[in-house]
Amino acid sequence: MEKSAPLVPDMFDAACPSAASPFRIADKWGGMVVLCLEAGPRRFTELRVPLQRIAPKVLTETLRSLERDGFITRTVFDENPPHVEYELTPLGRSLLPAIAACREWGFANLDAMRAARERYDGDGAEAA
Amino acid sequence: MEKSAPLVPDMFDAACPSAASPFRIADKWGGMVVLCLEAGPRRFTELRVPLQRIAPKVLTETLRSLERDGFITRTVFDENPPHVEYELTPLGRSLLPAIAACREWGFANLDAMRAARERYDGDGAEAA
DNA sequence: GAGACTAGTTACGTTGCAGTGACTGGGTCC
DNA sequence: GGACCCAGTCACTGCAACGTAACTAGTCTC
Repeated sequence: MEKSAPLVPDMFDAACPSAASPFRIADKWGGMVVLCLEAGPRRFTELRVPLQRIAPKVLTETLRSLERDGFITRTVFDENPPHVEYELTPLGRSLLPAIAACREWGFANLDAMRAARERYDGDGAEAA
Repeated sequence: MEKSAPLVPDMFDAACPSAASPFRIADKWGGMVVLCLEAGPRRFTELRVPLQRIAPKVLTETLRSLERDGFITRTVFDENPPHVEYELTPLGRSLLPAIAACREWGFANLDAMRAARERYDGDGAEAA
């Protein structure tokens, strides 16, 4: 199997500006997990690779929450070592077009938003 | 001027299921404020009408945050009584298609999500 | 002169999301 | 017999978002 093929290219860099996006899907990591699962089922540890900065506790919470909402399924394979797979449901896949719209907005407008922010903050700092 | 023409039909009812939507724009009220401004500029108190449950403090914070991000402008008319108008910028309008995609998802899938949630919670309650 | 209107501000409290760090348990590898 | 693997759990902490309640300034109306 491929070792570290990029599941999703950007967005997972700590310096990625997507953290500033005004759109949030489910909780902080929910949208990224859904994108990571777009290409097919993944295991817990496989998800941790692209989501470098996520703590196992937080990933567990995110996955449980997505499972509760019917966006993903959790399948336990009774093997050794333990093997758990997460996969998008059709309902989870239904999120993808809306997420794509949010990402498109980001590509087109995030820079403008950040510039506006700097302008606003700069004005405040200079006025003081 | 029209007195209480519905700025946006639903979404502002306290019982509205949109509160459960997995999509969040800016902060909790940001998306709704943008929608309220879609039809044209509005005053502080005019925004409070459809957003019944919002506290003035929270609305101020929301508006300041949207202004900082360059989504709205704040114009003070030096009149009496005081008169302040909020209006979408082109950048703010650029959010509308993505917001529309999120709302479309809601119309099509919110019920399925809520059903999944009830199923999940129900299973847990019965197992205990 | 009491009250209302507009557009907020201030002080304070609660809740919940997110994060850290340590730990678990069954099995395999060396 | 110690270390490692996977897929987590547990106890705790920090902090920002959200909310309530009360209050403000200047003007206008009753």
